[in-house]
Amino acid sequence: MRSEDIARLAGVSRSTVSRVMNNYPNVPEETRRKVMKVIEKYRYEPNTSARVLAGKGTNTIGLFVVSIADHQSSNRIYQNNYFAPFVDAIVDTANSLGYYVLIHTVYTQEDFAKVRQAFLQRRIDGGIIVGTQTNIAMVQEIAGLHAPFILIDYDVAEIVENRLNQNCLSIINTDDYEGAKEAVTHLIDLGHREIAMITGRTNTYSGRQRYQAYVDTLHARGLPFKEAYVLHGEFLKHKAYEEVKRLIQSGARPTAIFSANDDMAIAAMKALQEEGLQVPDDVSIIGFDDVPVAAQLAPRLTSVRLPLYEMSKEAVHTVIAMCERRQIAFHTVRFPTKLMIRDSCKPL
Amino acid sequence: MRSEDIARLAGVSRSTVSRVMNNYPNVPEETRRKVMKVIEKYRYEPNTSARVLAGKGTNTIGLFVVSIADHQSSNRIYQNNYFAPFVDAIVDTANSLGYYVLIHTVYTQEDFAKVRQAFLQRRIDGGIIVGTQTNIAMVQEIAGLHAPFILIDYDVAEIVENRLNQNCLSIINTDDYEGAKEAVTHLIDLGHREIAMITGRTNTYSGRQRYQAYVDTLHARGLPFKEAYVLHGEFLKHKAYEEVKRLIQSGARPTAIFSANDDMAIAAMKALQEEGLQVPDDVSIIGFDDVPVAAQLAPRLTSVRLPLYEMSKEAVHTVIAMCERRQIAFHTVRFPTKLMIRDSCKPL
DNA sequence: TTGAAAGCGCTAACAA
DNA sequence: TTGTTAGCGCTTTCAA
Repeated sequence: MRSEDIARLAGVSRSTVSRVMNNYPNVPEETRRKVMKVIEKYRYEPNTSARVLAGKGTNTIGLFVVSIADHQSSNRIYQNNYFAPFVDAIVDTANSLGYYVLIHTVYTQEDFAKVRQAFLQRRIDGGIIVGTQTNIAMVQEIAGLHAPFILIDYDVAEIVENRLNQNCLSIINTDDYEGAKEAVTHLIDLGHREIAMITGRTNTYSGRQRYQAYVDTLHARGLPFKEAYVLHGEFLKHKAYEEVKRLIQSGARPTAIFSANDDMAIAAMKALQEEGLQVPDDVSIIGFDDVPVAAQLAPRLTSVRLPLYEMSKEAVHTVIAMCERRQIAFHTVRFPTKLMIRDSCKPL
Repeated sequence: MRSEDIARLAGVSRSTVSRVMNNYPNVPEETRRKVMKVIEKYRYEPNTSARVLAGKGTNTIGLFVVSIADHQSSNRIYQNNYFAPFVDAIVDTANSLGYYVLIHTVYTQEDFAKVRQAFLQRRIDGGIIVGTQTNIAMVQEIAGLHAPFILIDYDVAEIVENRLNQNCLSIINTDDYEGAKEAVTHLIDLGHREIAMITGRTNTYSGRQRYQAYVDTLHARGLPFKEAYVLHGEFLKHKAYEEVKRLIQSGARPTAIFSANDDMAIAAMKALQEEGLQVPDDVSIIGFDDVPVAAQLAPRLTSVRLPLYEMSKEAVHTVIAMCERRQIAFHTVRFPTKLMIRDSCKPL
């Protein structure tokens, strides 16, 4: 069923059918009703490709989940508690605004071409990029598209330095620095002085911020910084597990651990337990992200909550506003975090 | 940059550019190279809409996550441990085969129109429908499209009864009946005789199968079936929590509980604990789905594992085969489950 | 208020 | 082997 069929059946021209479909004002109510009746009867749906080719938008946004591993993993699946809520929230929000979401994973530098491709092939009107290890070259490529794109978790300073802030770009972050500072401060206030940190990837903005806050806060409170207490977890469960094991087996005895994400905190708990150390009696631990599991663990994990749903909502609203030209300027938002105090920390 | 520009720059016609882009055999190597050079130089990407309009496929599959709640929830987010791995695996597999995934959530009967719409608007070549409470009317509508669609978790018998099995349709299930039977048998073999069950939605195929296996297995092993031991959880955490609380407070003391999914099993563990009952010392418990958290709980949850990744892979491969007309017949597969024995069950 | 007609960028049948 | 040409189904300008 094409618009021409509808036109014939309703006794009007294709132009009029098009005007009705697109809610043009210059169609008398009676004509509109007459046409609508046929449209509904045959449940006509206009061909998106034809519309797009004729100059309309796709009503689709791209969602690119970037997870570039240093080492090739044979398993492409992103078993990661961090991304799923983003995907959920972004799809939900976009759908409720009448947009479709085209989703694509990015595991390698080459995969990243898909972002440009999807836009140039006119599959999407704009997109949201979430994840780790996007670098300035990639961002430059995206900015060069002069298309609506949102980056979640990226260093704004780097954008500005590269003069990329004149584009149709938007950055959405959380206040990782403040969140991490609050977490470390909480441990210090509890009387801890031997505080280790399991770091995330330092080539991600949030990874760097969380680590920097740890260093700065120790310093600000007059505590010594110990190189040995920096465990390089890279946001990965198995790395964190190994690092904690190694630390404990070396004889070190931190009384508290601040982890750059919950996945690693959980792995750390397991490692500690295997080494005969109890949480929180022997070691206090704080995670980051506040994934749903955190509150279900035993002991329930104290963690820094990120407002993922609000961030996703903001991202979708902004990208759509940009697609519809209601907003065109460079744009950046920073969401506050919240320390969720549970049972995994104890006063010394 | 359009194919015409490439043609001009390469000194050929648009047809030749098209032939090169589509890997037609009747292009001499030299011409191909000449054209490719220009294509690569300008990083030309053909407009998908134009291709589709000219008769090509979209190279996009739809993924519809159905989660129709009886009561309207103000929060549209599907905080559900069951769907995320499907989304991950389906996107991964499709992407690795060069397909894009258009994802849409379905929360109401009206939302379901999006499936038909996406196909009729020619946004997708085919689709995968995963989730609860698709009914035969919906399936009939999908089948009427005569398009490649995969249903995950649907009663094949119902399809056959309605003569829908002559369509370009495919059903992918797990052997829920066998899995549930194995779980209940495990409890009986451990000496339990007072076995309650937290049921899922009985308007889902898997929900019905898991319940039926529970009833049949008790019967086959000569154990009495008690109406009071059927807790109507509807796959929902809070329902399961309330039902378990109610049962325990009524004075009943089952020694084991079989839950139709892990989310509910976890909620049940919490409820039991609050009532002063220990798992597994006072009550043994088995879940279903084997979500990643299951192995991280204390005690680690015994659960029935579903091969979600394999199912997703199969779904994607089948839908793409159908899109490319490599497969057209009705098709159905049933994947085996596996009981993962951990620490939440104890001999009586 | 409405219709005719051009054009969006591509593919493919046909002709050369 | 290559080019010409006729669509694909829609929107939109222009004219009536």
